Order: sequence, then structure tokens, then C-alpha cells
Amino acid sequence: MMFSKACEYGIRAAVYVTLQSLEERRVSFNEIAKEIDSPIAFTAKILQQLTRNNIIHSVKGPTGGFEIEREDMDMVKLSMIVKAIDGDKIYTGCGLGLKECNAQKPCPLHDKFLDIRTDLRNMLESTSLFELATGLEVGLTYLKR
Amino acid sequence: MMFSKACEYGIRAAVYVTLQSLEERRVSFNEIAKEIDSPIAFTAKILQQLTRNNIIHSVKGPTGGFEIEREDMDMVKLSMIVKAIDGDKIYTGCGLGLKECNAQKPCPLHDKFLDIRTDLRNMLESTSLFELATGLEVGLTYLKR
DNA sequence: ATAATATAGGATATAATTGTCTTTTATTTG
DNA sequence: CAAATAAAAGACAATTATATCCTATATTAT
Repeated sequence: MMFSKACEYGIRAAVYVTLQSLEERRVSFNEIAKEIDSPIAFTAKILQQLTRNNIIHSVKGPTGGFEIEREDMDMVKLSMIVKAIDGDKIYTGCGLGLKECNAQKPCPLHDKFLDIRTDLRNMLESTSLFELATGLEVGLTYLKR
Repeated sequence: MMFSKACEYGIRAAVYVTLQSLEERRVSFNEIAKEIDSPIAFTAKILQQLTRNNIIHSVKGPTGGFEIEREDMDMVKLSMIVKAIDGDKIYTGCGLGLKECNAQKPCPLHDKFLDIRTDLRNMLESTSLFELATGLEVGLTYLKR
């Protein structure tokens, strides 16, 4: 409703990779898709995007798979994943779809949207993969169903 | 980015109808589409939905068109338009696309999303068509471009 | 009543998103 | 080096959202 399906899968996949990397495990896209309950081939495409954007790391061949460095778990924020997959229209776009909508020439909802979007932006820019993975690790949150 | 295109057009159309009803003018969907810069036939469909949901009122035949009663301008909130067109997934759906995501079995983003969505909901439920139309009337806001 | 006008409705077209399938490329292990 | 494994890449298919077109229906004014 806010993110595309691709972006939803991308976030869930990245969080799962983070969770497993905490245990030093590389994971295949087959495993990822199974564990986050997403379509395999489609998820593979999204993982490619995340890899190209240096959000996660991929290794080919046997013993290969996806992983993320310990320091990147803190560095990578949700905003980076959203930007890589959905672009930045979530920040810049007008809530009512006007091509140019700004303080000089605002749509009727401009100011009210600005507040909400600023909150959303702050949330996305301050939430790291590590933070999300730790909630999962202790069984407080879930990635499927 | 948050609403469907149909919903964006729907809100803009409803605000324009409100603006014109303040001057006792009924407006055709041709005029509406022109003034909010939207595709005519598609906009007509959306106006049908708004009419069926008793958000605006339509009159057939010559001198006909769309209008909204003075009291409805205050009564109708944005939330009603959004619900009529996009349903309530904006309130109930999980930010990461999980089928069931709630306090008992939350996704990793559940709590953070809840805050933002509550703000969005409050905004939509408290903003009336009248409020939006008056901003337009005095030239502070715009419905196209 | 008839002609004109405006919304309502149905069928269809186009575009974007989501999803699948097959082949290729890189890497590791025996 | 050969075989096996796993991601990368490209072509294709299905679904949903967006948009158009044509006809029907209701209403008004002459």
C-alpha cells in the first residue's frame, strides 16, 4: 500500500539475509524465498537489485549465496532499500499526483502530507537492518504469513 | 505513491466539485477532467464511484452535472473518498505485505508503521472537502500541474 | 413528443507490475 | 580439468491498474 510488492519482498529478504549473516550463514535465493514466503524467481531479481546497489553481497558457485557484512547491518537503512527498488517518489512525489507540487505551488494536501512524509522518511532513514533482524532473532517479530 | 491514481483523481475531482458548488455551479465531467488535468473517461468512472457512495451527487440531462450539498462539504472527510476508491488496505494492510500482521504476530516494522499510519488516518479522518476547497478558493493551493 | 444534453454502463485497449522459465556465467570441490 | 552448485541475465507470461470508446438511460427545454 505504501511500497511496491517488489520492495516489500526486498526488505523482508534483506532482513532475512541479515538474520542469517549474524550466524555466519550464506543463504540461497531458494531458501530466502521459502523463508519469507515469496515467489522464488521474482525474489531472485530483487536480490540482484540489492546486490547491484551494494546493499547485500552475493557469492556465486557452491558454498555461495547472499550475505551482508556485520558493519553494513548497521550502515544499511531501510531508506536505502526503498530507494534502490521504488526510487524516491515516496519522498518527492505529490500525494495528489501533481507533477510539480511544492511550497510555492502546493496542492491542497501539501502541508498535511509533508508532516506525515517527514515522519516516514525519518523512520526509514533511522531504521537499520540490524535493528530489524534482532527483533526477529529473539522471536518478537516474523517475516512470513 | 500512497493512493492509487484513481484515488488521486477522485480526491482532486471531489475538491473541484466542492469549490464550484460553493458558487452554486453544477459541473460536467468534461469540465472536471479539464480543470484537474485528468483523463476524461477514467475520471467519469471515478465520479460514478463517488456518486454511488453518496459522496457527491449527480444530476442527469441538460443543466445536470455533479454537485455537493453544503452540509456534505463538512461531513465528507478524505477518509471516505479513500475508502470508497482504494478500500481500507491503507489502514489495515501490513507494510511488508504479510497476510496477517498484528500485535500478536507483528512484522519487524509493525510498530513503527502503526505510528505513521495512525497519523495518516487521523489526518484523513479530520480533513473535510470544505477545508480543502477554501484553500483553493483564496488561491493558496492548486489542483493541476 | 422530440431533440439536445449529460451521466451510467459495458466492452475493450494499453501500460505497468508481478511472476515464471530457460540459458548463461562464475566458482568451488573432487 | 570436470562436475556440481549457485547467482546473473534475458525472454516471456499473467495479472492488475490505467485509460479509451461506444451505447444506453435519464432529464430538460422547446
